[in-house]
Amino acid sequence: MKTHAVLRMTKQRQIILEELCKLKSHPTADEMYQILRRKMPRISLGTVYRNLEILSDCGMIQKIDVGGTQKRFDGNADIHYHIRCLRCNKVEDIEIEPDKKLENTARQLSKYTVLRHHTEFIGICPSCLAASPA
Amino acid sequence: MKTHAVLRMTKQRQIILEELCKLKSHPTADEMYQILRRKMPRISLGTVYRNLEILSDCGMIQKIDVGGTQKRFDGNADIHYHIRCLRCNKVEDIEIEPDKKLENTARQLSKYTVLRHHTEFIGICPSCLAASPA
DNA sequence: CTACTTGCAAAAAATTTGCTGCTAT
DNA sequence: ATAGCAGCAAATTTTTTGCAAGTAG
Repeated sequence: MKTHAVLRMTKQRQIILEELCKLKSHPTADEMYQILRRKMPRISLGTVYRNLEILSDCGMIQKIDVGGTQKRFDGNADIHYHIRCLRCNKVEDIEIEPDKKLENTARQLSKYTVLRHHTEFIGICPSCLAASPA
Repeated sequence: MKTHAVLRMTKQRQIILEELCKLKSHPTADEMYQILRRKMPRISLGTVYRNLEILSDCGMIQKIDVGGTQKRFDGNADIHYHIRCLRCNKVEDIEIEPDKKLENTARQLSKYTVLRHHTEFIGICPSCLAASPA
């Protein structure tokens, strides 16, 4: 266990942070890699993974570990809820005010030290629905 | 696309369902495999994956796609909330009544056809906390 | 300077799949 | 009978890691 390394703001880290914050979508690591390669063709997928991990550990971005096979990342570090399409796996924000009181309820009902909570809605997005209303 | 195969209750499928329902924990596919091998040594990991998938598609069990690297499965098919330990990744039930009204709010605020929602609390479990209170 | 970081490639971890023979219905 | 299923092994997919060279502070 290393004792708090000093974080360096490398070009790669900065561009990863910038590009992610520009997006309102919630890309996977590989989607970020594809985007980043356009600006920085030699960047490696390993670097993307390592930095997304580090930035979310620092609280500068969020790792969203909701459904789907791949992890997704969110440039908005504030707590907010998400909605995911069951068909295409797209993840979007949903403007429901997170209920912090819920965490107090959880504290009373469990022996865990409750840190946070996250709610994900699951549904069918308009474009998937249009594609096959079945 | 295949048109609704008839589901067979094989020995393997049955024992997977039984053993999962016995547990109050939420094992990963591999954890299930380890448990099942004790009763059925020749069962394969592929079979475990295939059946957990099929059973959750049928709504007989739940796939819980929350944080952590592996998917977890829950023999309790009723909707309920979970709490996950940030350190050991254990997932347990939490006795908070799911708020179905939230889904109506979501319907009003988004263009998705909202099907369900899930809330996950994140914290530190008592045993991890005891192990290192830092 | 020097620890942290990168690109690259290889490895590991997690899950899915093709196939052949078996079995529930 | 026969469509679906199991076991096995190989393939994919997703993520992590070791290492030598580069770089921010």
